[in-house]
Amino acid sequence: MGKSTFVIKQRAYLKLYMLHAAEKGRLYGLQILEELQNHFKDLGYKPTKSEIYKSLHELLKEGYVVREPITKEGTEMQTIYIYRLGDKEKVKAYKDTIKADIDRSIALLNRALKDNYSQKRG
Amino acid sequence: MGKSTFVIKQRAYLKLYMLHAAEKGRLYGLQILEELQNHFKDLGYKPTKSEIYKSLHELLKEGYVVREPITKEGTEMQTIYIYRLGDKEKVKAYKDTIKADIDRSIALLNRALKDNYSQKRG
DNA sequence: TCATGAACAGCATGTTCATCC
DNA sequence: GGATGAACATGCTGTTCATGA
Repeated sequence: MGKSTFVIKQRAYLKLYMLHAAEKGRLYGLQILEELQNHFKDLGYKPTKSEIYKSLHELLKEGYVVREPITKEGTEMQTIYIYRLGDKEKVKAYKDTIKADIDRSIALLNRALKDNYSQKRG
Repeated sequence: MGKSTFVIKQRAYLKLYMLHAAEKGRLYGLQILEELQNHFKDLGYKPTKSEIYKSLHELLKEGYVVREPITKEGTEMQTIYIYRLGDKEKVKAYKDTIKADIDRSIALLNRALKDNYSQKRG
């Protein structure tokens, strides 16, 4: 896990969702952005374009996903990139480490609730 | 809450614990640090000296705590600062906003678990 | 304009240095 | 050496700019 500091970083969190998008296939950058912004709207979280791209690029560089250029036919020609999962075993191992980090983060947050907001008796 | 981004910041999290320490009284900076490092050891989280001091200074500046210098008698004279809670109502309101942020953070993390690690049937 | 990037700036946080008993 | 700070440096993230179709 490297050096574990406070809670999970946004980047790792988003990479997890990028893998999820790659699993489904047929999604490209800005489309994923829009879906996620919508998905998290109720929690007041609005990921940005640059974080999405950086997450995608990192996953690509690390070999968790592969991508292929597609020419999107419309009023004009536009090149987009569709992402797909790379080696399944490797991806699974990676997802496991992220899950551990999320679990740890939740534990940290729950501890704060317990320590600071529990009713004190007496 | 200002502009809510991803999960709660370490600073806010620590300030909550600083208030807790101020409630108990009789604790100074480095002592709080040691206690917290010990308290979170099992979760792999080790807060640093500078974050503790910054949290304390912010709370002081914002009026949530007050402090008084104490000359610690020992082999040598040493000046330490003991913190106490400021206006109770104000502190309570502040703690409420932090709690909301923690709740929101937990919801965000739980959503990731649900979206990415639930068994898919079929 | 939509889509992909990169560059840049700001801020959160960790590491090192300074000062005082 | 223990305690409090500040300065410095790194790193994460948001905003802006650049390029192409």
